[in-house]
Order: sequence, then C-alpha cells, then structure tokens
Amino acid sequence: MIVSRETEEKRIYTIDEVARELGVSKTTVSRAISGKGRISAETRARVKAFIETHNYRPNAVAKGLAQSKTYNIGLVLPSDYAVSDLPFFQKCMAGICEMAASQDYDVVLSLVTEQDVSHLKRILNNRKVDGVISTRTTVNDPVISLLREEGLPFAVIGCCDAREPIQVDSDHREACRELTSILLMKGIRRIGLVGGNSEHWVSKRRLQGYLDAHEELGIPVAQELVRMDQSGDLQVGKSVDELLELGVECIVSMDDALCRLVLLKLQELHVSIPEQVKVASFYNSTLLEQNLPPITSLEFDAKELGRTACKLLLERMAGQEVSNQLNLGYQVILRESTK
Amino acid sequence: MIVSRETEEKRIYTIDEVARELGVSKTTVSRAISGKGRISAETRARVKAFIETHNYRPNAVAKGLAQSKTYNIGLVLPSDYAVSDLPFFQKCMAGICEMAASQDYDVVLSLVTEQDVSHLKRILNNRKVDGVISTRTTVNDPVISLLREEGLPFAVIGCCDAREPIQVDSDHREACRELTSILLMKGIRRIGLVGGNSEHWVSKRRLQGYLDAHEELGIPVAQELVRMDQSGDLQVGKSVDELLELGVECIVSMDDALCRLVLLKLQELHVSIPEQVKVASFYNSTLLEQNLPPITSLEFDAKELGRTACKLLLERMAGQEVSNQLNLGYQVILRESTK
DNA sequence: CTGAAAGCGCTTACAG
DNA sequence: CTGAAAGCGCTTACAG
Repeated sequence: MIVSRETEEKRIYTIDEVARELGVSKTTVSRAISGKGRISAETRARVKAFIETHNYRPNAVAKGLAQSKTYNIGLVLPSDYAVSDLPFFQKCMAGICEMAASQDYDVVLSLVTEQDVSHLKRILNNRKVDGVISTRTTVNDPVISLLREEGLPFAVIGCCDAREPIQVDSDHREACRELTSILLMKGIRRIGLVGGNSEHWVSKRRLQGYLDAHEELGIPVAQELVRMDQSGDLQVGKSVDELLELGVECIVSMDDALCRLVLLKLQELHVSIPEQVKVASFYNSTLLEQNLPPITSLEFDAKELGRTACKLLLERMAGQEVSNQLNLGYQVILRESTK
Repeated sequence: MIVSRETEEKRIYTIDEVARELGVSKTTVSRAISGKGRISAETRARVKAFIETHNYRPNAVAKGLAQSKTYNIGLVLPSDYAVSDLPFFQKCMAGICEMAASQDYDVVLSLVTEQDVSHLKRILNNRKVDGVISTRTTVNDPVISLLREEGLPFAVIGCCDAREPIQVDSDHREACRELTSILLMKGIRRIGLVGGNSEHWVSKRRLQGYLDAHEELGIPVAQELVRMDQSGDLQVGKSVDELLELGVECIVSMDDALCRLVLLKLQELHVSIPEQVKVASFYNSTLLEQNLPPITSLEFDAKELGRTACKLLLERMAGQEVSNQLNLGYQVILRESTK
C-alpha cells in the first residue's frame, strides 16, 4: 500500500508504483500501455484495468526523454503580421494543433519577426521541439536559415528556395492567374494590382500569376498598374487615385486589408462598384464579409494547409520519405464587385 | 577524444561528455552552468569557456525531468472567437510569450471551445505543462472547472467565480461606466448598448458599468435600449432598426466586430454619424481604423495583460504568494463619432 | 570547492 | 510471455 485512502483520488502514480501494486515489473506495465512487445492478453487487461481505475497517467516528458523525443513541434508565427492575416494564421494553427494532437504531439509557440528570430533560437537551443512549422516565408528567410543550420526537420506553409524542406502551399500563382484570366476574358483590360511586401514569396507568386494570365492571352501588361509594397491608408489611397487617373477598370488587391483600404478610398471618392470600377481580393475573410457590394475573392483552406504541413512533418520525423512540395487547391468566388 | 575533427562542429554534447573532456565531474559542470552551489571562479570559467567554444546546449527536457518541471506553460485559446477578437488574443499571446521566454519557459498551445475542452485535457493528462493561462472566461467555464480539478496553478485573463485562480483583467465595468458617464454628461440620454454573448464575463461586467453610470447620475435606464447576445449582420441590423425607431441617440457596441455591423447598417440607412446618431466601440482595433468618421473607443493593453498574467503565474509556480486579482487600466479615446 | 551516487519516470535491448 | 538492468541527460542531497 502506498497511499492512504483519503488521498488516493488525487495521487499521481509512477509506473514503478503501478508495477509494485500489481506485482509485475515496470517493463510489463510499459508494454501493456504502449502495445509494443509481447504480453499476454490477461496481463494487459489487468494492467489496463488498474490504470483506468487509479487514473494512472504516464509522464509524457519522461517517456520522451527515454525515447530522445520531446513530442513537441514548434510553430513559428510572425508577430508583426497585419490584422487581415490573422484569420489565416488562426486557421493554420487550428489545423496544426488538430493533427499534432492526433499523434500526441503538442505545439510550442514561437513568435518572431524578420529582424528578430531570437525566440526561435532559444527554443532550438533548449531542444524543446522535434520539428518546426513556419507559417510565412520571405526571400532570404532568417527562420529558414536558422532551421537549416540546426538540421531539424521542418515544414513551411509557403515556399522557399531550398529543396529539402517540406513546402505546403496554396497555388498562389495559379490562383491569381485564373482570377486575372477570368477578368481579362470578361473584356476587362486595365487591371490594377495592389500588393504587399514584395519580399514575401506569396506576393511574388501572385504577381507572377497576374503576369502569366496576360501573357497567355497575348495582352500586354501596363506596368504602371502594378503597385507592390503597399501599406497604410495614405499610400494605398494615393495609389488608388493614380490608378483611377490611369483609367483602371478593376483593382485586384493581394489581401483583404489592402482591399479594405481600397474600398474606403473608393467610397470617399464616390466611385461606385462595380459600375465605375470593379474590385477583387484574396482570402475571403470576415474582414470583407457583408461588404456591399459583395467582393469577388479567392479562397484558400488554411486549416487544411495546417493539417497537411503537420502531417507531412510528422511523417518525416518518423523517418518516412515524404514529398517535399505540395500545392493545395483554391477557389475563385465570383461576386457582384466584378459584375 | 570523443569526436573526430570533421564532425566536431555539429556534435551535440551531453553533460557527461563535457565533464569527461574537462576532467571534472558532471556535478561540477552542472554547477558552473546553473550558478547553484559553490564552485571556484577558475573552474567555472574553464567550464564556461569549453561550453562556449564547443556549443554545448543543456537538454532542457532532461533538466526538467530532474527537477520535476516541464518549463512549459499552457496557453488556452478559444478556437471559436470572432475576427475582431483576434488582435486582442494575438497581443495577449505576444505578452505571454515574451514573459515566459524571459524565464526560459515555453508556451504550449491548446485550442478549445466551450463544448470541447478535450485538447486541454490531453495536455493535462500528459503533464506537459507546469501552469496554464486561459484567455477568456465564461460563466461556468469548463476550462476553469478542469483546471481546478487538476489542481495545477493557473491564471485567467478575465475573471471567474472562484477566488484562488489568478485573475488579471482590464477593469471593464469601470471602463464602460466611464464611457457611459461621459456620454450622459454630454447630455446624450438614450444610449443603446449592443452586446455579445451575455454568458461571457466581460459582457456582464460591461453591462454593469453601463447601468452603474446611469444610476450614479440618477438617469433611468431604458431596458429596451439594451441588446445583448447579438451576433451576425441580420440580428444586429434588426436591432439597429429598432433602436432607431426607439429614438436612440448613441449606439455603444461591446466590440469592434459588432460596431462594424452597426456602422454598415447605419450606412445602408444613410444615417449620418455623429449628426443623427453617435457611435462608440471597444478595443480600438484595426478593424475600425481609418473609419470615417473616426470612432470613439475604449482601449486595453492586451500585451500587458498577457505579460502580467504570465508573470504572476510564474511567481505562483515558484511558490511565491501573489495577489489573486489585478485590474489593469484602460483608455477612453474620444473621437468624432461622439462629437 | 568537488565528486560519487541516487534519483526524476519512463523505454528497450537482452536474457530467460 | 516476463523481468532485471542499463540508459535517456540532467540535478541535488550527501559526504569529503
């Protein structure tokens, strides 16, 4: 007897104590729980029953140490992203957590900026994770450099230069190409493009899709209609002014926050949508939900991106061969704003 | 010699190997690193130097096991929150991560809903965390029940019934009381209140502040102007219609998402702000940034809430006595929408 | 000031 | 099918 009756409920057993109580070795208890190694059905049942009624909960950290695993994966989030991106990251996070939990892995958070990846460094130094998922990639991404140096398995949601990392992404190039094509085929010629940080891979890919669509249809691109590296209401407002001057027929924004700024400016100028100018955006987030008129948008399944990235990462961590690149689909949602 | 020259760079040492290389015991190495126990300055310097040049990084998991700690705290986030709340949670998260990292703790994510707290249960069962921070509280909060049962130290950002948990919050009652007072003292009498889930403590507190302000000034509350449990554009739109019918002079929304719906409806009805109806909101998030006219709002320092909750939790985990309740400040930002 | 040894709570060859 | 023992990589009384 190890504990008094009164405290039995709250007692946290160790595997040693369980073994002693049952009169077996801890090897046996371990096997009954893990399912590894031969063990008689009867013994297993006895152990399982005891564990159940006495609420024995194996210490995952100790288990990890014995197996040289942490059962943690690191999740790198940019701490400097815009509000409009939040729903995207939130959904990624949900997908990642779900998949990780299904294999009894936990998710350790690391917030970084492009200037400061020290938080991730700390986690890697402490060896608190068996793998890492990063949720945004930039050109010369310091997170990726760090991860490659470390030699830890990792996945990115997005893409990067290197070949080894697992890269899961929506096909932004193709999505933007299709959206642009549709607009061009409607006879809309002067399509303005309002984009964010051109050092983000995702921006580059989208721009490429926009250019591809024009090339395919043999329609020359008017470079002055392409406005990258936009941020803030003043800059976007100015760009909208200039685009209107240039006779733009449609303004495609690379994210919903930019689109919101475009919409505010158009409203201020009393430009009616879609009569005078058509509008399209990305992400289809709640930020633009309920807008009048409803806004044409691309949609990506962020949760599925998270799930997939996590699944592939776990497989690679388990030593399986996994494909390095995977593009998930997207949807074009046509609404009144481009009618 | 343990390793060949070529692989030396990448070699991950154990404390045992470091000790052997230096010809000291691992006790000594441990002491040199932790600073605990007596050790000669010279020995310490020698150990430190070796560690530095050979890139020895103590295994935090093993350290944790030896100390019966995990060096992790759990962060419970509702996975079902609205977009407008995201910046708030994001900032909390940043504050928590920052404070945790400063004490070499990591943050393990747990996404739950009011219906499903199984993810948190898993983490508690695995004993992967030494303490927990929850970022939203509801009446009969299942997260809090679980945490109290478990007997783990925890903090909430928000408030709850129990007395033991650490509760860090903005003073929502007082904030809403002050905002309402200001409006009442401007001579505005019929103030509509559009609120969210009335089972959320934060909603209750705000409502109380609204009522208090009226009572203090001896102004009767028109119950029909109070609209709790609002969500979705249809319901909010209908409430706005009805409030206007009732001759409302100002509409206070309990969060920026609700306020956005109110604004959309007012715009649709061509009601001008602030001439015909005044408008105020909470959070002062980017969701309403750039709105014309600018919206009067309360502001809370979410990052500081996160920092503080984490700091108090870490202190309690270290066995210190800490105050259970702490209210942080807020700001009232008066803008054109209530002119 | 320093070290040998036990311990944190598990897993897993190895032997029987 | 089962168990004794070594090991995962640390910390920490205890003794010297």
